[in-house]
Amino acid sequence: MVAKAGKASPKRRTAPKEKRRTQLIKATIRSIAKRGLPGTTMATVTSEAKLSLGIVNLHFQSKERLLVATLRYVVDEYEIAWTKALDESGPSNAEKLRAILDVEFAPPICEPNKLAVCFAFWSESKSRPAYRKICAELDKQYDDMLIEFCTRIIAEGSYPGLDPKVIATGLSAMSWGLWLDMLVSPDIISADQAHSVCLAYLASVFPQHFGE
Amino acid sequence: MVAKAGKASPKRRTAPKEKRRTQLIKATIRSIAKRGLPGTTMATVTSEAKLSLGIVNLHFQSKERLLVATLRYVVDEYEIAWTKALDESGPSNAEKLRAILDVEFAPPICEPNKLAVCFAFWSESKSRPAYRKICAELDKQYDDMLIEFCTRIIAEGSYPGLDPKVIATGLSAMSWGLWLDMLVSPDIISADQAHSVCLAYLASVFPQHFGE
DNA sequence: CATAAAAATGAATGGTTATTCATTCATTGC
DNA sequence: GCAATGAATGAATAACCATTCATTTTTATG
Repeated sequence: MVAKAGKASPKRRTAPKEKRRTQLIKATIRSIAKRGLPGTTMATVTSEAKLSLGIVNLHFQSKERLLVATLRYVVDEYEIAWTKALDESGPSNAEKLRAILDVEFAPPICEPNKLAVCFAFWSESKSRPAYRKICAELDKQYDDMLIEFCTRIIAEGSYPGLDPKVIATGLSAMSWGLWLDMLVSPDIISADQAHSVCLAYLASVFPQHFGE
Repeated sequence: MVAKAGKASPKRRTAPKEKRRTQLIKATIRSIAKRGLPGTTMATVTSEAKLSLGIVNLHFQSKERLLVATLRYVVDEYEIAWTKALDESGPSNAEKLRAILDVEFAPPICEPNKLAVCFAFWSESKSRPAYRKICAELDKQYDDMLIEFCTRIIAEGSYPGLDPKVIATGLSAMSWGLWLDMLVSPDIISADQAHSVCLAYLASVFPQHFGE
């Protein structure tokens, strides 16, 4: 009669259900990093999660849905991280732009497994509309944000003839290209080095804000 | 007794054999672009090539070897194109650097299908040593070349405090990031725009060589 | 033209995979 | 404690895929 706690949950055990889902998503991330997207099967995912074979269809209905949920998870984590970084950063536009780069090249965003997952889905986006939609949306949000800060920084300083869209597109491309470098040749370039390559770029376009 | 031509070929019909191989490789490129790497099967490749199912194993022994040959084909084409561009370009270092970028953002290198193939293999390179070897080698050759030209350009002009390695790494990352943009959002950025983003970067780091 | 050799075919094979579902196990409410 | 409800399991199934190879077709040679 008397409920144990104040939560009037209409269904029981909803928490463990969500827990299982993220458990499976994390296992999928590890599997994709280890074996690639084509090499990731229901068997590799469930054994990575130390659960039984049938459980993916119980919680995700199909393999495809698990994969889309995994992409969503990684993309959301990324967006949440940069939103938080903007909140916590100093007020100036230069500080905010720098905060974005700090997030980009540090855990939990910049980890080998996450990089592998990002590029696995990115490279499939041409043939899979469901992936492309998510990737293109992230792409656009990120670029728009960079354009906004670049526009403001150009307005603040005296940078004649600079097009914020061109600068922002170049910066965003450079970030993702550096990620690719770290994925393919992790022993050649570290996250710290990648980070400073981006800062060097900013120093050269916005010397008043990022110069030594 | 008397041979028809001077060629003392121990085996007949070697030419058509090579032709079949490239025919299959080109079909593989189209299939990967259309269906992705996981969606590419012997059936999709051979139907794309309008040949019979068994022919891949006849000419390549296995699917895996066909895929590696396809990656090799795309990478070789890239390297040949930039070598040729360097040969034909003007003598100055700035001209040579520009020639590289011209190749990078024009057909036959910068085509939607080729981009899709490149990233398909790149993103698998973490789990497939055979792919990683080829990708990392290309990566290194390209970076080394850029570093060389940047070093010379810095020596020519008065650019105090510029590290050629940092500039080159940034430029190479920006190129590949722009390729990724074109793959994911081809309607948002064109090859010409990508090209000018790179030139804007060069103008900002090397104003004496690439300034307006 | 006849014959031999190579190339190409595609049905058959064996292994792998996603999905299903009858059964077992764990948790909740009474 | 004791049903009853939902979660988890994993063997069974059906579809799919790479590979094989007996057969057919094409080409080269005398």
